[in-house]
Amino acid sequence: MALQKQKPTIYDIAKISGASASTVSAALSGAWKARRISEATAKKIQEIARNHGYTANLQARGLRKAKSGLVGMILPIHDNRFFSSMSQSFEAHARDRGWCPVIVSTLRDPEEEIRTVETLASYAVDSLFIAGASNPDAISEICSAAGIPHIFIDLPGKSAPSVVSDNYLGAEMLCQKILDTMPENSNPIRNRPYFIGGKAEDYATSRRIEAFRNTVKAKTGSVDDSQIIACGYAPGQSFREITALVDHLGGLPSGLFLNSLTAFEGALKYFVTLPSQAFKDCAIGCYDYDPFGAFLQFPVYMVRQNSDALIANAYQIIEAGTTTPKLIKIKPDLIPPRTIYTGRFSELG
Amino acid sequence: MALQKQKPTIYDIAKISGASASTVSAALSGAWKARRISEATAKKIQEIARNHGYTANLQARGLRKAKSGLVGMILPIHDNRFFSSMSQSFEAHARDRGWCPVIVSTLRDPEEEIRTVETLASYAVDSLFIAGASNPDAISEICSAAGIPHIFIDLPGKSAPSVVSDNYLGAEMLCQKILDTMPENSNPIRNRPYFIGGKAEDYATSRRIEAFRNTVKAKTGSVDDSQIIACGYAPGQSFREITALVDHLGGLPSGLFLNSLTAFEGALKYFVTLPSQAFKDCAIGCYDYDPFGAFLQFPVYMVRQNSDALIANAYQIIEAGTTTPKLIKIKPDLIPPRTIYTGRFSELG
DNA sequence: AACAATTGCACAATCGATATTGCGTATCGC
DNA sequence: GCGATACGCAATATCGATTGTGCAATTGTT
Repeated sequence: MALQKQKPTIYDIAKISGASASTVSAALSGAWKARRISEATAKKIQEIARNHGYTANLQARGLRKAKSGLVGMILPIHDNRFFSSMSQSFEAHARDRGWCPVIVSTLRDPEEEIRTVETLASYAVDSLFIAGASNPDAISEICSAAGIPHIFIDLPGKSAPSVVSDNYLGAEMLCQKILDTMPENSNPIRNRPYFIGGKAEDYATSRRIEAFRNTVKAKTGSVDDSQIIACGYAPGQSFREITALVDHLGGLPSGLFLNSLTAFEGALKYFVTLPSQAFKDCAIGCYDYDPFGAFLQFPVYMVRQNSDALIANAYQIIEAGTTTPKLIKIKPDLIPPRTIYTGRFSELG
Repeated sequence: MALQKQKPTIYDIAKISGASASTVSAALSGAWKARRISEATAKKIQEIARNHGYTANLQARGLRKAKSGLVGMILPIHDNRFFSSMSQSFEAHARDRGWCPVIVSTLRDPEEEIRTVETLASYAVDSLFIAGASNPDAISEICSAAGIPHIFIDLPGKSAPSVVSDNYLGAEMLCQKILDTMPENSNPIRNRPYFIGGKAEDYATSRRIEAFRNTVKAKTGSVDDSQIIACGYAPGQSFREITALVDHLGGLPSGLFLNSLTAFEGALKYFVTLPSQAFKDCAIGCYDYDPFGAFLQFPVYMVRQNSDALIANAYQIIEAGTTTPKLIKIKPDLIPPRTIYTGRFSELG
C-alpha cells in the first residue's frame, strides 16, 4: 500500500517493455501509426502501461508541447445561479473536447482579475473565457502577449470576440412587464419603477439602464435619475439601498427592476421584515433567473439569460480560431412568475 | 503589438542581465538569499524581469518540483447553492495560500469521478478535496498511489480524513420542526411526513434517513418504508415522484422532508401547478439552504450546512499534513422561514 | 545480385524551471 | 603572509514528455 513507488513514467514502461522512451510515448499517445511503430509493439506497450497504472504527466507534456489541455474561465462569483450554471455548461463543453476546465472567480476585483489571468497564463491555459470582467482591455493585452485565444462573455471586448446577452432586449421585456403589471399608486414618487443594482459602468448594466430609461420614458413620459440606483452587485448594498428607498418613499415603489440575483437577495433580506400584504402594490422583476425566485410570496418576472447558449457560442468561436473582435448577441427569455425552468441538467444533480 | 515575441524565459532574462539562468531563477523565486546571490544582483535581475514582463512558466516549475501549485476539488454539481458556496469558500482559502483552485464537477457519475481524479493527479495537484463522491475508496486509492494528500467533505472516507456535516443532527432538527408544525390531516396515509430525494447509499442521505426514521417513530409510533423516497438528487426525479405521490395520496402529505435543493426544485416544479392554498396543510422542510427558498409562498424550514466551516476545517487538516482517517463533524443550522442568510460574501457579488 | 525503398525503432535535443556542485576570488584569522 | 572560510556566481543534471533525425534490418525491384 504505502510503498512509495512513484508513478511510473514512460522510462519505466520503456525499461519494462524493452522499448525506448520515444516508442513508448508514441505508442501511448496514439502517434504510433505516424511514427511507424508496429501495431504489435504498440499494443504490447499499451498493455504494459495499463497493467502498471501508467498515466501521463501532463505538466511534462504541457511543457514540451507549450499547451496544457486546460481551458480557463474567470467569473465574478460562483455562488450565484447565473454564473454557476455558466460553470456547468462551460465544464460540460470542455469535457466534450477532452479539456480540463479551470474556473476561477475574481469577486469583481480588478487586481484579482489581472492576477488570476496572469496565473492562468502561466499555467499555459489553451484558451480563456472571461465572464463579467471589469477591465477587459487589460485582460486582452495579457492574453495577447501570451498568445492565448480568449473570448468575452456578456461584455464586449474591444480586441477579442464576445458573446453577450441581448441586455437591452431583456431589460426592455422585463421593464415592459413591470410597467404593465404595476399597480396605480396615489403617491406620485412611489408611482414609478425603480432600477436597483449593478454598476453603471458595466456594459451589461449600462445597456439595461438604457432600456429601462427608454421604456419607462415611453410609457410614463419621464425618468428621474433618482429612479436608477446602480449600487453594485452585493446583497448588502441593495439591502441598504432598498431600506433607504422605502424609508424615503414611505413604502415600496410601484415597480422594482432588480438588476441581478444578488441585488434580489439583498432586497429579499429587507422584504422579510415587511408584512405579507406589503408586496400587493409593487410589481417586481429581476434580471437573471433562479427557480426558487420564481415562486416567492409575490409574483416575479425574471429574465433567464441563456447561459448554455452563451457558452456554446463562445466555444464555437474559440474553436473556429477567431481572434478578431466580433459580437454575438444571444436573446434572453422572459420567464413569467411560477415557472420552474430546471434546465438541461434537470436529470442530474 | 502583434510582434510574436514569445514570453521571456529565465534564459532571456539571463542573457539580458548577463547573469546565468540559475541566478535568475534564484533571484526571481526569492531563493537568492539562501543561494548567496548579492542583493544588488537580485534586485537588478528582478527589475529587468519586471520590465520585460517575465512570468514563470508554472508547468516547467511544476515538472521540476513535482508540485503544481494547484489544489483540486471535485463536487457533484456547480449549479446548486450548497456546492457553489463551497466553491466560493474553497477558492478564497486557496487564494489566501497562493494556490490555484481547480474545481471540477463530476455529476455524481462514478466513472467521471475516477477520470477526473486521474486527470487532476496527472496535473499533479498538490492536494485534493472531494465533496460528494460516490466511490470514496477508489478515489483514495488513486490519490494514495499518486501521493496526493486528500480529504473528504461531507462523506467519510475510510482511508483519509473527512470533514462532514452532522447530518443526523441536522435532519433531526429539521424533522422535528416538520413534525411540530405539521397540520392534522383526516386521511391517515396523508397524515404523516415523507422524505424525498437523495440516494439511500450515500452517507449523508443515509444518516438523514436514519434521523428521519427515529424522529418520526418517536413522535408518531411508526414509519413505513413508503414514507422514504430516496429517488436521487435530480430535479426531474423528485418532480416525478412527488407528482406520483400526491396522485396516490389524493393530495399533499402533511409533511415533506426535501433532502436537497435539487429535490426541492423538482418539488417546486410540481407545486407551481397547484392552487396557492394547497400548501396550507403541508409542513415543508428542506435539507440545504437557499435564500430564495426561504421566502416562498409557503413557509420552509431549511438546514444550512456551514460550507465555509467544512472547507476551513478541511484546509486545516490538509495543512497539518494529516493523512490518517479522522472524522470531524460540523454542526449545521436550522434556518426558520423568512430568514435571509447572505453569508460571508454578502458584500461581494 | 546489387541497389532502392520501406519498415521499425533508438538516440538525443528540447521545453523552462530548479537544485546540486564546484570554481575562482575576496576576506579573514593568526 | 599563507591557509581557511566565505562569497558570488556559472555549469550542469534533472523533471517527463515529445519530436526530428538516423541507422539497421527487411522487403521490393530489375
